[in-house]
Amino acid sequence: MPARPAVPRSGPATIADVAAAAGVSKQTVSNVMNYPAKVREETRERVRRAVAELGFQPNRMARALRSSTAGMIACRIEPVSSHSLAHLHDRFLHALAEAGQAVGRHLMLFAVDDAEDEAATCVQLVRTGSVEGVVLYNLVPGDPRPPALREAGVPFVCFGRFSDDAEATGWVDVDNAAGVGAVVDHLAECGHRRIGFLGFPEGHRVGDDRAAGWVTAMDRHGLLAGSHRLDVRGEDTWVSGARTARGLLDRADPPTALVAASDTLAAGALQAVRDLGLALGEDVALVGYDDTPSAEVLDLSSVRQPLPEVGRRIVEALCPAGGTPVPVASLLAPELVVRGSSRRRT
Amino acid sequence: MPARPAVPRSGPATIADVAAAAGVSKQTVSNVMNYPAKVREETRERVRRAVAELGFQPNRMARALRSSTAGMIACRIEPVSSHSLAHLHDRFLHALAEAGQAVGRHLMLFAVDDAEDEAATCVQLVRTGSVEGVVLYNLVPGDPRPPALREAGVPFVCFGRFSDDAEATGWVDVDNAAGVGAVVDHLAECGHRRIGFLGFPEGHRVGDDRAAGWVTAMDRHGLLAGSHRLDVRGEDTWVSGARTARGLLDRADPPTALVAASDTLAAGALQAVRDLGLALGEDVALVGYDDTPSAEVLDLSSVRQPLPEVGRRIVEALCPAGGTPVPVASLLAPELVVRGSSRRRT
DNA sequence: CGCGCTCAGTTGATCGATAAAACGAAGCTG
DNA sequence: CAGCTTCGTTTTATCGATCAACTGAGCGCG
Repeated sequence: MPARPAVPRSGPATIADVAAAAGVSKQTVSNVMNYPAKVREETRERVRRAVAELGFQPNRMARALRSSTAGMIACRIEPVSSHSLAHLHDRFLHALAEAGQAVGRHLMLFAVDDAEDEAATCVQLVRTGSVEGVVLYNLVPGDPRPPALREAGVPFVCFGRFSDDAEATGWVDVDNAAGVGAVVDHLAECGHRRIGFLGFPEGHRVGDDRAAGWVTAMDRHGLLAGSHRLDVRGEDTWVSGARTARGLLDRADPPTALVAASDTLAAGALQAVRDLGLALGEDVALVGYDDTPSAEVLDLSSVRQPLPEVGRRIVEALCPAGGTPVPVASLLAPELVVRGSSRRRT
Repeated sequence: MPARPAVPRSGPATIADVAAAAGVSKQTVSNVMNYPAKVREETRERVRRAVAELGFQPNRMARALRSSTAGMIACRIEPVSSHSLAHLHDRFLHALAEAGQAVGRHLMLFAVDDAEDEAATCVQLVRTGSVEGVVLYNLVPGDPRPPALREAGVPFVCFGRFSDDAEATGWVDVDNAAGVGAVVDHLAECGHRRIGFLGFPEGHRVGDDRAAGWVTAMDRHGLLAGSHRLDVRGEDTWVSGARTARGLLDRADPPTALVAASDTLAAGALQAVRDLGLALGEDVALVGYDDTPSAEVLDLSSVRQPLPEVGRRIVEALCPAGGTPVPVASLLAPELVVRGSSRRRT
């Protein structure tokens, strides 16, 4: 059966080309690729050679159509944002992409002009079979997206808790309170008693959680009573960090250590420390958050979020090994990276 | 012909469902969606109602299979990098995603551990029909990817020139030399004669182009002769910027203006200026590059790269309206954003 | 009347892969 | 030796949409 002409057709080889070259049926080739055990050793080898010779790779769209699984998950890419995730944005996407690939999924990005449209876009992506599920992040209190997607039956997982309901599922988060708490523990262990906190403006989950972490930990160490107004809030900018830190350090009873809610704020605080002629790590300890590249450059202790693990959990929840999505609610622990800016007091 | 049962099947509606509901054939539905003119007004309306009622959206995979166009382009997402694009990374991806959507394409991200594998991954993505083409960036001199992809027949476009061959195509770039040149022009017009330059380490295209821009522009204004060693190079970090700027400002004949190859360097330089008790914009003018959010916060003049336009050109080249990819070689002009850090001298 | 032409829509084939069922040849059993 | 399994492979049908070819009715014109 001279099924196919000898002339190489245009475009990549298909399963039919391989079948013809190996003298077997398409199905056998498919079996070799997916269930090798089903095929006799000898035939298998013959098919494998043909596959290698033709450089065959199964067409993803055909496979997706047949199995009705796109092998993709979607995530919105936001324009430049001043949210807390700003510095982590690309690291988060990288973690997602990597975690996805580990289980054979690719990451699709989409942009929406109007945030209102995001849910609608997600629904569309799922209904057209473009993706299996979507990832949300930068959620705000009362965010409309989770209910909208749940309503539409769109599988989704959020980076960050989006509800105060303890029963709510569909999220993976890093414990912000615990992160700041670990910093306070570390500083207290280094002998610091007066530990200040530079936070984000009130009203957003992440910032409030980090601030709450300071209060809780200070209280645990019995340091809260003597630390009146050692926690200040301000925009997440270098300038704001410098100003608020200066304010604290200029007090009659200045803190000997500062915890910042971001590396940006910490970098600003670092400036304030230098302006006052104080020695970092000696006179004043300083710890940032997010462990951005600048933290390393500045020899700044910082809190590292386990983004790779976050990515894995999200992907795992969206694309579980066996079948349908599974509700997830995991709170991961961040890790404190100690550098020169916060050493034990001598 | 009771083609379909009245019970709604699981999953989204298909074209067959719509056809049955409207009492026409699948093809007619398809025509209504794609070539409405082919269908009689009345029928069209009937089909449209059925579409709306069932919330039908054509399955992307089926369409992709039939038309053998994935409707996607791929781009590698790098882990945290210290490259010059670091600050622009997510803005670039956003621009790509947005430009793609404007012409019905989505952006797929992929991660590769070993940079060597990138070309192989791209080839695989195209051969499996997953994407129509790929976007490369952060290219280094003699980068192996363009030739490898060209060899494999993979459509690609680079952000950044990758070859000194003037004939080479397949890239979109922003004119770095012109950007720095514009800054020098601006500063010269403001009355500055001694204009310093803070650059990246030698050996990379972007940094070298920006440095060359300084030389050319200074020469054009006849300012090069008196500016011996006013251009210095260093790592693209805040610390390095502060140090090198300090070095220049401490000289016996210090510059009255500084051009930095990045906002990061400029932020460091800003510190050096403050340390010396000089007034920014008065005693010393300062201009950064890339117009990152911090530039705005610091009231720092900066050079803005037209990323949206870059994205459009790249997508346009990869997915031309009519048929096959078209060679592209476009050099875009960046835009100088003047802020308080560089005003006219009084 | 009959031939050609347009219009509106249908039918059948196809994209590339895979699930399910059918098939033929051994091998075993009673 | 009929009847039942098992194994290895081929056939057939299917995923959902689109392309190409076809049908049938209505109209105009010589």
